Amino acid sequence: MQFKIEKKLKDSLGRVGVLETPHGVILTPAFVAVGTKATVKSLNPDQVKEAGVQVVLGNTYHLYLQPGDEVVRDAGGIGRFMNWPGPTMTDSGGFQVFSLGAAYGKDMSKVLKITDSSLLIPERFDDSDAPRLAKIGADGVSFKSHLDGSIHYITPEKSIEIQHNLGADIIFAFDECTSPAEDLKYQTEALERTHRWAERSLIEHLKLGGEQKLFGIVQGGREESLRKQSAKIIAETNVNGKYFDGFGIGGSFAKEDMSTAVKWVNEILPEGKPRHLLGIGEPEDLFMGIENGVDLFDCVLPTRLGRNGTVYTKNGKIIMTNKKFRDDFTPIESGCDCSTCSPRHGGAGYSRAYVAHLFHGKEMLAGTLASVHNLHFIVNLVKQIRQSILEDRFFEFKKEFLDGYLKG
RNA sequence: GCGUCGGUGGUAGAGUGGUCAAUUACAACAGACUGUAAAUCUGUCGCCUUCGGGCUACGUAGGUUCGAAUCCUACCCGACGCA
Repeated sequence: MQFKIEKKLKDSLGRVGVLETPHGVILTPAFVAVGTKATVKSLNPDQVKEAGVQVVLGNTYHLYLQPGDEVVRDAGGIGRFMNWPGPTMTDSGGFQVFSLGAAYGKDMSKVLKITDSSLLIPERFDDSDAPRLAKIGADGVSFKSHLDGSIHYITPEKSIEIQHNLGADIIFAFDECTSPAEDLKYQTEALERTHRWAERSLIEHLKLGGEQKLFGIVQGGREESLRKQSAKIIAETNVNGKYFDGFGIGGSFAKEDMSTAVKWVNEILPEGKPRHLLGIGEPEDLFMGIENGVDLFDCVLPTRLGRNGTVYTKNGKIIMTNKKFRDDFTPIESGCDCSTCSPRHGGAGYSRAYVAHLFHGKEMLAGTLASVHNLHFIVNLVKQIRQSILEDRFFEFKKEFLDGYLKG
């Protein structure tokens, strides 16, 4: 894996780069499609490719439980297994520490809306009795499988071992994604744990061969001091002079704090290595991240929103099941050249009315068509942002796009 | 014509004297979703409302009762059986 910066965005941390992996080149900034269980939900690789996706991200926890990382290894690695010839990444399972732990059974996401004042209470409320499928232990996390209830203890070493079996081009250190509801004391403890786990991940990775592909993950919640401390420690973590090959920026933010948190971190991380803002991907977040030095994003929103009936347009998101679309025979977005909206193979393209009909009829194709459009929309947006930096018109493009998108 | 069973909110279908504006499901309408426990979840779903409540409703019309979707009578409609 090799990363080159081609151009920097003036007066900011932003940059355009090229990331070379064993399975192909990723032009950055880039949006990574999430394919948790070695599939981008409802899409086949041709559709993923046609949406413009360059790289797909699978998940350690999910693939370890099913079908098992050894099966994926024996298949020839995640890319071969899922018939995706391009670059791949795997997340370490660190997010499941949150989603199956503190967030389990709760209406909580990693991006906190500042209006949720109940989650901003200063003291950590003790909800350790609350049911959860992930329990944090001394040197790892005990997961109770959401599939069959079996118990699995994932340590940093185990996560790295699994990821080596999965065989992606880029892998992540095992971390603890904390809940945005945690207080400073807990965030501090968790951060120390994540830092210890980072070093152990690196040690194990080197033990298993140590090709250049392991990203360390910066945490620290919403706290400036913790974010900066974490960036410094993760950047400096090394074993016999071997450092992380790139960085993930993980954990929870208040939406309003996201830009400062990313900036704090990227001002400290070494410039020459790629940075991946984990799990973030609303259009306004992409501009923010890129302007602040992020090279890679992944997010479930394009596919999840798509499956659930919401699609992106340059004038904002729309819900396809709304009554007004039942007889709207225009495409989801006029001028969009995704394979849902644009004429292909002699057809005229799918209309809003048709997609709405498929959703109402609970047809599988509904989620596919909407996911194709959404993935194309987001991936293409990042490409356009990249191009705007190359052409020295990033800020103009940002204003033009967000004016339409947020006010539409 | 006789007999039996049945007619409940957009639909299916609970309820068989008070706690029923009526369980539930579906449909409808609106919303949520940020390293995927998610093709999922939430809310509304008779009319009006100053959100306290008010009004009209369980085929139709009467009746019994303090009180009826629930009991009685007649009628209308449907299914089945016998003629």
